[in-house]
Amino acid sequence: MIAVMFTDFQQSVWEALKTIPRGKVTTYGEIARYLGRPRAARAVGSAVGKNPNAPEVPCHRVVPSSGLVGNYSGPGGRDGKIKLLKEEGVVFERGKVGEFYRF
DNA sequence: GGCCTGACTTTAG
DNA sequence: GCTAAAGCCAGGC
Repeated sequence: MIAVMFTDFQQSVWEALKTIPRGKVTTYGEIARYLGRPRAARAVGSAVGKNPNAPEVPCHRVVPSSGLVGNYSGPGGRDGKIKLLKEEGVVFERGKVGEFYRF
């Protein structure tokens, strides 16, 4: 008896986010590629956006390939997200991520 | 089963 | 460096 509240894909995305070390950031494309769907960046974004495990899943460590923060809809918005990342040790260059983490 | 939306990516101008 | 358009995947209705 299994009430699938969340799909396997979503759980996989969250698991991938949890593998990101503190002070590092990755892109949706990287996560999608890690899951075996290098073109599922949008699906990854949607899954992360649902993020029911906010404190458990470091969604703030995920950024688009542009290096920008992206459409973060959480508390504090993009500014709060950037500030939080900087607090974790992430280097920002002119409002952009200096380096990405690769699986 | 089909259509629309979305925290994206990539290529071209 | 910026803007515009097309592509791809999963979820929701």
